[in-house]
Amino acid sequence: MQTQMLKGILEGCVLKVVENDYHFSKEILEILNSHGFNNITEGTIFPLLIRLEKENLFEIKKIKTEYGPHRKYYRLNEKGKQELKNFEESWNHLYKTVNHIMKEE
Amino acid sequence: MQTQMLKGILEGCVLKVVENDYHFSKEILEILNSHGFNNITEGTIFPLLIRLEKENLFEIKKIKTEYGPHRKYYRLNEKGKQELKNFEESWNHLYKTVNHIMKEE
DNA sequence: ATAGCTACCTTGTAATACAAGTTACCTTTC
DNA sequence: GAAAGGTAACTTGTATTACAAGGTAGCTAT
Repeated sequence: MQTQMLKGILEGCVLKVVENDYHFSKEILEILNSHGFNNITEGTIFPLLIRLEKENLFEIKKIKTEYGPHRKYYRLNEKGKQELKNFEESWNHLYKTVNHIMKEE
Repeated sequence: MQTQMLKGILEGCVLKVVENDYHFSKEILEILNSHGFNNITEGTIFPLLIRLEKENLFEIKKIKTEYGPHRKYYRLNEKGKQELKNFEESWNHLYKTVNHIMKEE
């Protein structure tokens, strides 16, 4: 059940994480997990990033590092910011609805 | 996106609705929608009820009515109440996590 | 007996989390 | 210079679930 509850919500959280600052995949993972997500993995985050990239929501910078392969940094573009706003509205409505139901004795 | 956000969450809400009182499918639908869900339909609720019934979470009463076919009333049994508790814990953790991320400046 | 209502149920599709595996680049050590 | 080890990107396959659309069947009223 835990897994299924995430669907769609994780996407909004990723948008929020890269709203203003560039981050690459591993940073995004760490930020999400440090906020309380249980154990988001690469198998989850990569398909999601690719999906959002195809929807044209990011500015992307590829940066070479001294260690290992290049890193791909993501940040929202204007369309991404709009999408984040849409998510926030949906989320606010959803969590209030659910909490309302849960608090009926 | 809206649709995907529901996944798994709706199940918990249905459990809550029939926690203490018997309700049949249409009542469950109406209660959910009246609390703010957009437009849950039968195509959503029936597979869900059948799923939960197979997991043995309900007591079920079939009642004949004067109008039309019988109604199938659902209420949680002990296992269902335990499952609801699990959902509530997961949900509380999830919505706090998401709100925490969303409120970072 | 036909129409209309109500209720239950089935089938098929699309979306998405996640595990498990792959490719590739760089440094360090032998 | 070959091997080992680390990091980062990406791919493939599976299970789950919301939902549309359609189907079956009982009852009442005309």
